[in-house]
Amino acid sequence: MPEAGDSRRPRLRDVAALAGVSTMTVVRVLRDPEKVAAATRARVEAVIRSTGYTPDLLARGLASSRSGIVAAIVPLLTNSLIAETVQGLTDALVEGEIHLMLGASGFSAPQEEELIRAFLSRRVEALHLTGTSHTAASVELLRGARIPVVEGANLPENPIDMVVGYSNGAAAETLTRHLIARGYDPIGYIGADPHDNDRARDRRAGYERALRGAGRSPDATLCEETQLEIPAGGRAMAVLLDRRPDLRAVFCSADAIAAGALFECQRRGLAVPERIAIGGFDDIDIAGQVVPALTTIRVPRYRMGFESGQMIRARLAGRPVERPVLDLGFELVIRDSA
Amino acid sequence: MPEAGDSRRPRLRDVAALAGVSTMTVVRVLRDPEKVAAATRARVEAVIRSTGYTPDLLARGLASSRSGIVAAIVPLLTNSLIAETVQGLTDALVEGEIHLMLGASGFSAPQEEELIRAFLSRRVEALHLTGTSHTAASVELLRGARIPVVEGANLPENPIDMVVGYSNGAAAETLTRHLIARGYDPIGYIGADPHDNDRARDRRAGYERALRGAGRSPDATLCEETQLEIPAGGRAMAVLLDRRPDLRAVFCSADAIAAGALFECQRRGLAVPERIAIGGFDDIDIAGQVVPALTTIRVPRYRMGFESGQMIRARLAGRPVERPVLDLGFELVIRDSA
DNA sequence: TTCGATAATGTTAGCGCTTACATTGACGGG
DNA sequence: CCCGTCAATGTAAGCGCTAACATTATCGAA
Repeated sequence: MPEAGDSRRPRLRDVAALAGVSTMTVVRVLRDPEKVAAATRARVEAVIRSTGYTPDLLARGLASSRSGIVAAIVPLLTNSLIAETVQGLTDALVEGEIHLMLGASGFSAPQEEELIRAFLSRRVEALHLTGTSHTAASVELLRGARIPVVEGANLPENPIDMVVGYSNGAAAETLTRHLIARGYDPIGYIGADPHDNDRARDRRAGYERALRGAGRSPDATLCEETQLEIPAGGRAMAVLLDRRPDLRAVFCSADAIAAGALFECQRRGLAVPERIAIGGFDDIDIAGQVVPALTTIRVPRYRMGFESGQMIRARLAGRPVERPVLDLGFELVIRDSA
Repeated sequence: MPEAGDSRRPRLRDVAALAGVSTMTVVRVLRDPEKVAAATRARVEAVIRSTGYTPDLLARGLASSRSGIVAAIVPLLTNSLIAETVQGLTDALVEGEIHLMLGASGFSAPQEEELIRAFLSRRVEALHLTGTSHTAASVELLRGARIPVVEGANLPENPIDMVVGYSNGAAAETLTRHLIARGYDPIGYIGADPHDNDRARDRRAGYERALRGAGRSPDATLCEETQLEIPAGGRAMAVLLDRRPDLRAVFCSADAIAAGALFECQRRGLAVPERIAIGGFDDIDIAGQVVPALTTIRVPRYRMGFESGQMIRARLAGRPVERPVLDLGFELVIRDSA
C-alpha cells in the first residue's frame, strides 16, 4: 500500500535502493525475470508491490526511443463507421502494450497535416490515417519519418506505406449497376462533399462510371451534395425530387443519407422501391431495420481497424508484413429498397 | 527543407549550434520570443525553419513533468453517443495543445482499472471516465494521482473529483411517468446489462421509482436485458411480447433498443403507440426519423465532452473551476411513439 | 591448481529537453 | 566614475529510464 503522505511517485532507483540492488536488477526483474536469481527477484518484487511502483513511460520512451504510442487521425469521430475501425485498432494495439492517440481532422487535409506534425513530435511509433487525401507536405513528412503508416478505408493509387481498405469506386459502381440492371432510369446521386475526401470522390466516380458503362451520361441535375446525417439526407432528397420529379432511383453515398431519403419518400407517399429505388452505402445498423430494408454496400469496418493494428504491430516488432496493401473488399447487400 | 540523407531529426542543441547560440536562447525563441533580441531571434528562426526542427514532446514531458496528454476511458467506441462526447473532448483540448489518448474498457470496471494504471504510467495530466462505476482500487489510484479527473454521463454520489453529466435516474423516471400519465399499463422495460454500468442501473431504478410513485409495483416479468443494438432490441421485444401479451408500453434504456422494439412491433402488426407505446433514451439520429418518431430523452452529449475538456484545461492552467459538478440536465422529447 | 565459461549483478553515459540560477555588457543617475 | 539595474544570453544539473559494457563470483574441465 502506498504511503499516505509521500508526495512523489516511486522511481526505479527508489525501488532499487529499498531492495538493496542496482537499478539494472530492477529493470531485469521487470523485463526478463529469469535473468535474476530467485531470491533477489522475490525481494525486488516485494518492494515493487509495496511501493506501488509503476514505470514512467515518458522516461522509458525517451531513453529507448520507443514511445509506445500509435496515433490515428480520423475525419470525424461521430461517424459511427470510423468509430468501429478505431475500436478495432485499439483492440489490436492494446495487446502490444501500445496506446492510441486520437486526432480529428474534420475532413480537412491541412488540419490533418497539423495533427501529423504534432503526433510526429510526440514520437508516435506509427500512424493510421483514414482515407488517402493528404497534403503534399503531409506525405513528405510521413515518408521522412520512417515509421509505419497505414492508410485506411480506401485504396490509394500511390500508397505512402501500408494500406487496409477496399475500393470505394468499385463498390459504388457495383451498386449503381444493380440499380441499372433493375431498370431504373434516371438514377440520381446524393453524396458527401468530396473536398479532401477521397471516399466521397471515388464513390461519385464509381456511380458515373456505371452510368457511362450503360451508355448513359451523368447529369448534374440528378446529383446533390449533403452531410452525413439522416435529416440532411432527407433535405437533399427533397431538393432532388423537386428538381427532378421524374427521378426513379437514387444512390446515396452513405446509409445515413439513404435513410433520410427513404423517410422523405415516405413523407411524400412515394412507394419504395416501386416508385423510387434507394441504394445506400456502409450497411450501418439501421440499414437492415428500416422498412423497406436498405439495399447497400457492406464494408468490414472493425476488421479494417484490427488488421491495421496487426500490421503496425508486426512492423514494429520487425516482422515482415506479407501483404502491405490489403484489400478487404466489400459486399453488395440486396434488400428491399432497390 | 530537411536534408535528404540525414538520419536523425534535429535536436534543440543542433539548432542552437547552427545558430551560434546556446540552447536556452532557442528555447526562448520558441516560448517567449520577446525576450530575445530581434537579430538573434531571426537567425534562430531561420535555422528552425531550414532544419524543420520540432520539439520532442516526450523529452519535454519528462523534463517538465507535463506530458500534454489527457486520457479518456470509454466503455465502447462504437456507441455513437460516446463518440460525440469524445469529439467534444478533443475539440476542447486541442486548443490547449493537449492530445487525447483513448482507451476502451468494454463496460468492465477491472479493465478500466488496468487502463487507469497504464495511463497514469504515461503521466497523463488528466483523466476522463465515462460513468461512475469504478473499482475501489481505481478510485484510490485516481485520488492518489492528484490530477484532474472528470466523471461523465451521470451524477455520482461520491465524485472522485469533477463531474459533467446528468441524472440518468431522474431522466428515466421522467419518461416512465410520461408513459404512466398517458394511461399505459402495464409498462415494460428493456435495458442494458447493469453490471459495471451505473447508467443502466440508474435508468432501471428510475423506471421502478416512477412505477412505485404511481402505486404500481415493478414486475420482473416485464423486464428484459439486452445489448445496445437495434437487432438485439428487436429480439428482446419479441421475448417480452411473447411472455406478456398484455404489454401496453415499454421503456427502452436506449434509442437503439427502442428502434429495434419498434421494428419488431411493426413486424407483428402491433400499432405504435395505439396498441404499444415505446419510449427511448438518448435521442440519437434515427429517433426522430423512424415512423412513428420516438418519444425519448435528449442529453447534451457533445457538450458534456466539451465542458469536460474546458474544466480540465482550466484546472491544468491553475484556474479555479467554479462548478466542479456540472449537471447539464436532460430533456423529455415527446414525439409519436408514446 | 588454473583458467575460461557462465551466471548474477553493477557502472556509466546519455535520451532531448527544462529548471533555476549565473553571467555579461550597456546604460544612466548620483 | 562608480554602481545598481536591466536586457540578453549562458551554464549546469537532472527529469526517470535504457543501452552497452564492466565487473564479480562460482564452478567444472584441463
